[in-house]
Amino acid sequence: MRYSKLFGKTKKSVPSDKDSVNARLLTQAGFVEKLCAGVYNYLPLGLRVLKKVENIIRDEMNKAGGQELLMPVLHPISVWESTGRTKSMDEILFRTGPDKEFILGPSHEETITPLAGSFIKSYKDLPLSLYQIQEKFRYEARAKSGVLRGREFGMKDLYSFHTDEEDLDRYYEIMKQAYSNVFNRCGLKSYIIEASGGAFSDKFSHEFQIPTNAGEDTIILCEKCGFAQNLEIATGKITEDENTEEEKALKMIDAVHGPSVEDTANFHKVSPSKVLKSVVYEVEEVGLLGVLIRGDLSINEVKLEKYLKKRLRPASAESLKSAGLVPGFISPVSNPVEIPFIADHSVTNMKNFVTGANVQNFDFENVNIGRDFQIKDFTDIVEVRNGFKCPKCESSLKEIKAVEAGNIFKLGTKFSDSFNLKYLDKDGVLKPVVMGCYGIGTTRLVGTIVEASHDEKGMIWPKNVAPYSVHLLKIGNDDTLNEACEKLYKELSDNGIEVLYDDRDESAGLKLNDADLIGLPLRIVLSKRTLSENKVEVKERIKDDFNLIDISEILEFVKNYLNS
RNA sequence: CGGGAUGUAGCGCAGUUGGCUAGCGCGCAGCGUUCGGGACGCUGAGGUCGUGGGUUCAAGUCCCGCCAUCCCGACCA
Repeated sequence: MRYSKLFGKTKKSVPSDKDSVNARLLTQAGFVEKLCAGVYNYLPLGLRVLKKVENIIRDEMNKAGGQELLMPVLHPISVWESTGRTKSMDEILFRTGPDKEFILGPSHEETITPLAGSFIKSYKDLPLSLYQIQEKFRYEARAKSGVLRGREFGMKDLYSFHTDEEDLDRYYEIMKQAYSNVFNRCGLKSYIIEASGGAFSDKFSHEFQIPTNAGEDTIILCEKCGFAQNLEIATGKITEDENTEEEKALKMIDAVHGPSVEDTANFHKVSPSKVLKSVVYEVEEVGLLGVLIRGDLSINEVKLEKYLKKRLRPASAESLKSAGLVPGFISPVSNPVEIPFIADHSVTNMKNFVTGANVQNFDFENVNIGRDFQIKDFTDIVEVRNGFKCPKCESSLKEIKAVEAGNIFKLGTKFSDSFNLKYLDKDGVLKPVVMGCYGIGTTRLVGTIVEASHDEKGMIWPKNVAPYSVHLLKIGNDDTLNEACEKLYKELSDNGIEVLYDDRDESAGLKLNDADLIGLPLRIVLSKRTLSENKVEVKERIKDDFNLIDISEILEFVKNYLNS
């Protein structure tokens, strides 16, 4: 491709409203152009990247036995009424008449399930794996971060159909591997983590997280053993020596202070870790429950809900009052209504700590578990933070930002039940089909690659997804040089090398800066200077140094580079 | 959807207590000189000042509504 003819040129200045690195670089380099918030045009360069990403995904899905098909974007609302998932989608409508309303497809379980059902009749039709690569439309209250969170975006969605859970489990592992392969081939390091999936969903699901600062998610990563977890449900150890303090005599003292742990700690002149944090929740169907944790730590409510298998919310001021509990002075000691208390493991090692006395402006000092009160149960409900130890290898855990580039779900029979998708088994019994679904945001993946792979000069495309492999620059302008460049461009192109040829009559600096911004893997410069020695200058985008190579050897060099 | 900020040429911006024909840089077009890290000279094209209303002799400038964009939060099957 001749750069002079390419639609979508680099810009020296970029609109000031570009929020993220990917939006700024992709726009500045002429890969995308925003139509409105969360909706992007893909220009030729951007589209080439997108297509390469899609083809990598396509290849891996095919290898995993997937068959590609294409479903409609327009979904009659009736299809969605079958599953009741129409809430929060009201805005995404398309009308062909006063009563003819369609939803612009946000996902395709509702179309694939009946579609699969029209062909799945017998166990002989299973397993089956179908996928498509297509635009999705979602109601995003706030589109942001360039192409990472759009209202219209590209997605690969694959749906698998199985006779039983066991076969789904088998295929789920195949998909996990396929997903890792996709991200690897896109030059990305991915981590598989268990999705929080809300507190009660027993549906099993995993997310593929790519570390970058632009990410909206926080994951807890052990850099040593690679164990990654969703912050919402992460577990980790607090390492400390066993507390061998002697138990001192319990004291109740006047304590006028505010309601927070800090207030309490300051008043007693101790560190927050010496204060017992008591939080009371109203638990669905159960009532009030006291939850204890070391004062310097926080309760993770998602983990707590998972442990209780009930929904909960912090107790209201009224219910605390009616239970005789005083905010700021709540305590499992001398607990007037004897509400049950559970505790995080972090409390086990606490001795002679401070807690309220269930009386306004009175605290206990030198409180000890067992002697002064009893705990119904100890469990892990702590919110994991930087510095906790990895539950697998004991190295230090780190909180890092990451982009969720893919997710996979075991749907079970949720959708087959809604659409009555059954098969006739060997034993002559009709059984529900067991399903899985697996998504990768293709446009988000393009943005993620930019976020993960750039420097202050511009983007750095991994070979497999670069819009072109080689950026050929003509530096200077005279007939001999032009002729040599044309010849080289033709030679490389004729041999199947994807070349972007900057044939413009522009200054050297401008072209070199553009090349850095666009970020193709290999830059080849031909100038009067190199031509006088019959050489070209070759530089990898990721490296600082360059080589001079004989023009006659350049084709071989490029081929070797691309295959390495 | 709540809170905040912004909106003047394609992009980045200036425009004073309201005052004449709305400017500057980049980019774009033409001509010439340049040619290894965002070259230079000359000439030129390009504007509903986001939008609707109001105040005023007079509004880019003041007031109100709306829209759009970005940020923080809520939401994200």
